[in-house]
Amino acid sequence: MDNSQGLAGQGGNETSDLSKARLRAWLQILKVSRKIEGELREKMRVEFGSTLPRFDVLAALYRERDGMRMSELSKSLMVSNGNVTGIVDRLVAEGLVVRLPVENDRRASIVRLTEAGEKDFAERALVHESWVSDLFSDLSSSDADALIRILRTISHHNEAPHHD
Amino acid sequence: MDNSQGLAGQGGNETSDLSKARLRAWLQILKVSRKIEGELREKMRVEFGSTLPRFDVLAALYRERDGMRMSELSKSLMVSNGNVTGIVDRLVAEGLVVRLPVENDRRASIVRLTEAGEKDFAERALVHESWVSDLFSDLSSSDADALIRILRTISHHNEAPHHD
DNA sequence: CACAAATATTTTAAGTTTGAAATATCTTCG
DNA sequence: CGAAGATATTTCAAACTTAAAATATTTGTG
Repeated sequence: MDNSQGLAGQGGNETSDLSKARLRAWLQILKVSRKIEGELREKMRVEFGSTLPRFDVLAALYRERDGMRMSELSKSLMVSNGNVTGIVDRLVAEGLVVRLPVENDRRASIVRLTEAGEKDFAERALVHESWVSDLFSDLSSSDADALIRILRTISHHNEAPHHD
Repeated sequence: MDNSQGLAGQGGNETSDLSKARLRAWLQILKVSRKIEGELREKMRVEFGSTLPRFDVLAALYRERDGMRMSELSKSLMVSNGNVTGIVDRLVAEGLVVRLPVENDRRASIVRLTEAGEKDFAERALVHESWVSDLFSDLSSSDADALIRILRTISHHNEAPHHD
């Protein structure tokens, strides 16, 4: 019964109105997401001489001050392992993060902010938040809450099945 | 400086609750967007042996059966000119689109679906819609409408100055 | 007409991203 | 112990992406 209401629901061989509404919703998410990401990328580049993916890694590490493994980073950011390797390489070259060995497991390493990385990110995060708030300045408090609620129902449905 | 409500509004030097709610909303948009895009990319790859960017180009051309210029394509998809060049090159190699000369302007070219491109896309679009509907199966009709409305207010704010 | 400016597209260099293969290390179990 | 499998990460090739430079063509102006 995972049948989507497409061919079964309505009688015709057209897809259903609900299916079309969901598609429109998805396309609108994509549109907003691209537009905002483009604006933020440009600001990052001009104001910080940096990039969004690097900011994302710094943000994750700022939340976990003791550092994270590469695998934790890639899971948290929902990007591939190989991807994180390259970003972290560049952040290491910039002196914003370090790779530390893990006691008892020489395969793994912990990535951690340096002092410079912490300081830089703390400053950038405030500016970043103000950029976002400006880009979303038409979003009222109640609409923000509604938006978050609706998007959460979508993410939860597609949550990775946790293996215990 | 063009200070947003951050430092000025509240009295403390913290950013405002509204600003934080907007940031959370943005991060949630990003999360859903990445998750869904990842799922769709995987399905495109496995089921169609293709990619999302190519699907996006085909979709744009399917809406404009007479074809589009490279610049129209890149504007419509909100990606750079150079980007579209590469995607179209590959679609040409696959025989799904063609580049046609433009009367009276030898700088430009029109990109148009071939018959094979039209046929392929028509089939894929139906399957794609059902994938999206499944991924959004927790999204009710009224929530879909609310989501679309809220996201539109955001896009409109950041709309490029229009020329219809 | 000549030639500067504008426009349409491609090329290029650098970075991001993926999925798969390769490495290195750890763990399990016969 | 030692091989087989599992796990953590990196490497690799291909594709995508951008911003900027280059190319080709058209348009506007004197």
